[in-house]
Amino acid sequence: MFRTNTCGELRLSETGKEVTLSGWVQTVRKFGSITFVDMRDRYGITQLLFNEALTAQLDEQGIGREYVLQATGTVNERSNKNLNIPTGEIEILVQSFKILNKSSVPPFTIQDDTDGGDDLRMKYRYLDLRRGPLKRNLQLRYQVTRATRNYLHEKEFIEVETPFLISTTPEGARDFLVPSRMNAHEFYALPQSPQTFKQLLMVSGYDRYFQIVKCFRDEDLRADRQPEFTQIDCEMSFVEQEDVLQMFEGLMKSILKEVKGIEIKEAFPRMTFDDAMWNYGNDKPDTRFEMLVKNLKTMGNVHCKTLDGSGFEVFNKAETIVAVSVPGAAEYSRKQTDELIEWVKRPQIGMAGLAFIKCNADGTFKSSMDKFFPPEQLSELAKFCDSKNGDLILILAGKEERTRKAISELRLLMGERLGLRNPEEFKLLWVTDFPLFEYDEEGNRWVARHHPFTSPKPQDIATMIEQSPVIEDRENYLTHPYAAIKANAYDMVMNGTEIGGGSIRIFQKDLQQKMFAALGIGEAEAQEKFGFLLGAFEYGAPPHGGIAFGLDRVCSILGGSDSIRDYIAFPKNNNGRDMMIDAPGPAATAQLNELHIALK
RNA sequence: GGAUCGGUAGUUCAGUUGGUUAGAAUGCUGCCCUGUCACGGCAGAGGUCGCGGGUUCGAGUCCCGUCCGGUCCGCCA
Repeated sequence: MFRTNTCGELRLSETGKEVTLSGWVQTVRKFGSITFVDMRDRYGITQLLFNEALTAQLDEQGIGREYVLQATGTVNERSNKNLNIPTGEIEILVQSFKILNKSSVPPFTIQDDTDGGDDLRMKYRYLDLRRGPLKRNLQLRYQVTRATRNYLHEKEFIEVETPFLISTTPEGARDFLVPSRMNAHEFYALPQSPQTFKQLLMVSGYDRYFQIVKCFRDEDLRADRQPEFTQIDCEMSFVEQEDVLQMFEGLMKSILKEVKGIEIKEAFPRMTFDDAMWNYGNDKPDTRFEMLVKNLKTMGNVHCKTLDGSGFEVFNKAETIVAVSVPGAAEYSRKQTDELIEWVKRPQIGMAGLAFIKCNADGTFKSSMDKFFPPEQLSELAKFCDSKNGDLILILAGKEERTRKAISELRLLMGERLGLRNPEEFKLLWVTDFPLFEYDEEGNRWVARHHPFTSPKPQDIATMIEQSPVIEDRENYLTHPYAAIKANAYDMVMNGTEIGGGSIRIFQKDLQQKMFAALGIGEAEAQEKFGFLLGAFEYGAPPHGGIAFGLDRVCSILGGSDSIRDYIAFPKNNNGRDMMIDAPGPAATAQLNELHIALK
């Protein structure tokens, strides 16, 4: 028998008991003729005490960090207790031990605050995973999936597996392709999501489905994006949007309670897409803090009269002027405001400049636009922005989309600096009423904002069927009737991150065909790629809808981290490489031949 | 496809206007130490300054190229 107990469970109450523990050597502290060894396993750390004779044996056999050790002895009350760890009041008086395996000196320290850099830890991920923080992250992930399964099980959902080897889809992200050996010159694609399969399960009458499932997208990576990631994928039949929102609001509440011990009683706030864009500059607002975006002027629509005819050409010419009022930042120095100006000028933000107004504590104003605006006008502007004495108003002007993105980023930056983005605070909301279509400038066509199976709002169905999708006037595509069509789609947002999104689906063949047509997918292609779905819709498809959550993102937010990599056991790096197994790699010629592939 | 930061001891980093033998901490090795738990003390080993080229009397330092890693934009229905 390798052990009677784990390294995390022995307490004072077990004093005198004879136990055997197995685990890894965390540290060896030689103290003259006696030796202390901290032994670690998944459950904790227990101190072993080797007496003079056993210390001599240890020296003889050799011992070091990460050696695998088995020790038998009695539980003993420590004379010097360590109250920092749960087992700190006891130690094991070792009577015999056995070195089960040796270890090379690890390339970085296996401690909570390791000295190892990112890529080294990725290369030796199996060692990194021994550390406390990573163990706690994977534990948290397991708690989330367990809470999810418990909740959905209670609600009569059935977990069904769907295939990974499927066919390519014309819309959306790039597919990962898998060559078929038995079908020369043909390829499978890995699913970007089990979307069509879960809809088919609804047609098959499974009523409530879920799956915790890997999805694959061959796009560039980010701290919050991996080429393979996990979704909590759900679908329900005979539901309207409200039913779905209720159900999955319940899921997140259940997860928060189970994992973080946080109980949210009230319903999640709802915000329309338009309101989110208007007040926060993006469709995934961080509602942990206010600092709403004020629109001073948007295309032909002046909201703050005081800006008119000022002689400040930048403002007069601008398509959009937006502002945020930063509480208590009026004392920013010249250096600090200059630094903010540089920040918005970076290519990633791409603004030409930044105007500001300091609303001083004494009620006076100091602005970068003093030349163009007398104090009474600045005062009016400040009033429009709901600014208080001591606030710093930051103003951006330019093309609408870019300016909106920039003010959104600036708002988040200032929120961060003011410490308003507390990782232990969780603010959730629904964003609804998304546009059904987005304009693709390059192709001069409409693309689905969510996906091609999302239904339009009932009142917009007529527009979609009666109006032509053809865009005559590229410049003013917003005036096209399709631009105003709203979708039965919704996102769940937590702390400024989209953690889930879904929609009520199209379940009528005609409307689905119209949708494909609107997206420029010809009848032949629709039949080839989605014939199975259109076919299924001929055999009594029920009204249905669903949602998918990004499990990795949910975990990283609950864990207070920006990177989902910390919550994935074996993640890929920036370039999509697995640095531990060094994948991807070249394939042998014989293998390529079998797959009928010639490399360029 | 683009921007930006970084690459110096096993590891994390410092290294001034280009100038003598490239440092610190930690880890590692050896010796000492019976209550440590970030143990302590003494001694020691450890470097192709990512790689290639250039400028220079002289390059870790400046220039060009390249590779690798981090972050971001584009992209990601």
